[in-house]
Amino acid sequence: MAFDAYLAECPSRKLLDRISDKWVVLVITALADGPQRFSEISRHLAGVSQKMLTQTLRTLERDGLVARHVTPSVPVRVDYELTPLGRSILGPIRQLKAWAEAHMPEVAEAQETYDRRQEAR
Amino acid sequence: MAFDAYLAECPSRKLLDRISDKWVVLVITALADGPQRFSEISRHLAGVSQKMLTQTLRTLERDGLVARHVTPSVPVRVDYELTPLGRSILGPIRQLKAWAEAHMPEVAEAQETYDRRQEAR
DNA sequence: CCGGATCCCTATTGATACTG
DNA sequence: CAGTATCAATAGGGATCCGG
Repeated sequence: MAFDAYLAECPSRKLLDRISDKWVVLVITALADGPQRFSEISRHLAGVSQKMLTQTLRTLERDGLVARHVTPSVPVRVDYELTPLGRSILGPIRQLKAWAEAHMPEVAEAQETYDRRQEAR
Repeated sequence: MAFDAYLAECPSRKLLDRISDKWVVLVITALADGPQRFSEISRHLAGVSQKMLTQTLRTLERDGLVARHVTPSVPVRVDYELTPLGRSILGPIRQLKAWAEAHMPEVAEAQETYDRRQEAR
């Protein structure tokens, strides 16, 4: 393998840093349903600030995972969609989100056990 | 589905926030090789600070993904290993790291194209 | 109005020094 | 060795302003 994400200076490590991000995971999974407007994504992902959504989309665009289409109407309409490269990461990312939703009960139980044990000391 | 990570208040969303983290991805993949001491993990992941490694391991322990074993020798020996729950997330996480290493060339090219276009503005 | 840039304040991260 | 404590740097979020 030419790239090794364990090395801090390796470009693949920096790429991993960028995609291992909560907003990236949510934006990519949201766009899996098809192209969406800025405001649609914003509504889809509860709790995202405009600033973070803009920033996340810009980074994804620069990395070639997302394409940005501007329709110069009034008011402007901006659509975002996954590129083929963006769709190629959909598998792993969807699995991550699915894992979180599927294993919540076990994690919640582990937390309770951990917290009870901490109190006891 | 009982949990929905798109909702900000949903526990699974908070769990997703915690696992969508660069250090989590690297620590989990590192521990895939078997139990390791604190210093071994630290050496394995170039660029991690002691503080972030401690914090990441504590969170993973609390969530039940990692088990911590203390051997009260002098000096103390502390080993970390993946729990069965931790191993269940190994698939998605490894794929994420593998994707980053595999698609670097395409991402690098996308960045160059993007940056050249920005300059031309 | 929509998409997003900017300012400002808080929260998280990181570097460094120190300890049982 | 495996952490803590402390402080400086940075990233995130809220509110506000703006150009089309």
